Amino acid sequence: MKNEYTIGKLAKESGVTTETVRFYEQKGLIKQPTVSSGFRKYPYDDIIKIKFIKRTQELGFTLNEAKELLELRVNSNAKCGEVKTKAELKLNEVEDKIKDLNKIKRSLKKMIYSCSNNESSISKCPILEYFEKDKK
Amino acid sequence: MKNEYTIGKLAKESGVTTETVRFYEQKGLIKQPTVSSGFRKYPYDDIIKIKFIKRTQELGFTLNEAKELLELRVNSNAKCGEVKTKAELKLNEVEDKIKDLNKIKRSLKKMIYSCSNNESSISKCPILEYFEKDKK
DNA sequence: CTTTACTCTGTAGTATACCACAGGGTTTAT
DNA sequence: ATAAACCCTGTGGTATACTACAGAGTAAAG
Repeated sequence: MKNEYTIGKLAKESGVTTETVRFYEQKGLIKQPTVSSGFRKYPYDDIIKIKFIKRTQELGFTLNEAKELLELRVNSNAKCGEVKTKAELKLNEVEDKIKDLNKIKRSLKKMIYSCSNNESSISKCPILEYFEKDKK
Repeated sequence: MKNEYTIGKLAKESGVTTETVRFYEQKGLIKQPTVSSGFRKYPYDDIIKIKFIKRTQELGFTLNEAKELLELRVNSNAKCGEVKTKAELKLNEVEDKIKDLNKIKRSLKKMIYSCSNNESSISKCPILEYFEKDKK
């Protein structure tokens, strides 16, 4: 666990840019590393942390949520249930978004279907009429 | 089609704030209204336009896309097919997003399912392990 | 005529997750 | 010893869609 990574190496190993690493530091996602002669030196574990962050992002979590998860990760009093709860909340969010998008999808399909004549003048475009309608 | 709406009335009728109206003007979504003694005066059609914009947003279009659709709306040479194409592209986007979210949903469910013991220590949390894994 | 209500321009802030410098200093390789 | 490569801080910009003023002028109501 030596602090052997310069910011450039850390970034490369983690698949991000140096700016991203500094950004995460500024946001408190990774702690301030030791500094030798003005240069940041990172431990190996920070690679793991950054990959962790990227993974949580892929699963729809924000950076702030990633931060909370990282904090649970180092808190030995935390229980697995806390993590599970966060995952469940996120699952609900995701399911709600899917529902919204499915509604949009159905509306778009209806609109597209309503337009049978591509060459007809815009003044009779059923899709535009649809946009102008006050329906809810 | 008199220009009888002050910005406040227009906003109220359209369901937005005055700032939003000015913002749309600045972005070119609605054209600069006539000005009498320093005050903007809007025609009725701008209410329709703003509602149009809101409707397109509900269907997943961005403001820029709303602008394009508004431009087609006033272009008498435009064909209905152009609008249809935009709707189809948006439908593809929406379907892609749904696919992404479904992937996320499945992963979250798997994670949640993997955590059977809420009281177990964070150090053995299968969800956190999942986050740390370099999969994919 | 005064007060309240409305409007004006222009700037800055919100949230999210970064990216792109400028203008330095340091380290490493040759 | 010099040059390429890397690092530093700090600031400003990107995209999206607004929101929130400040400080001033105008209009409508009583």
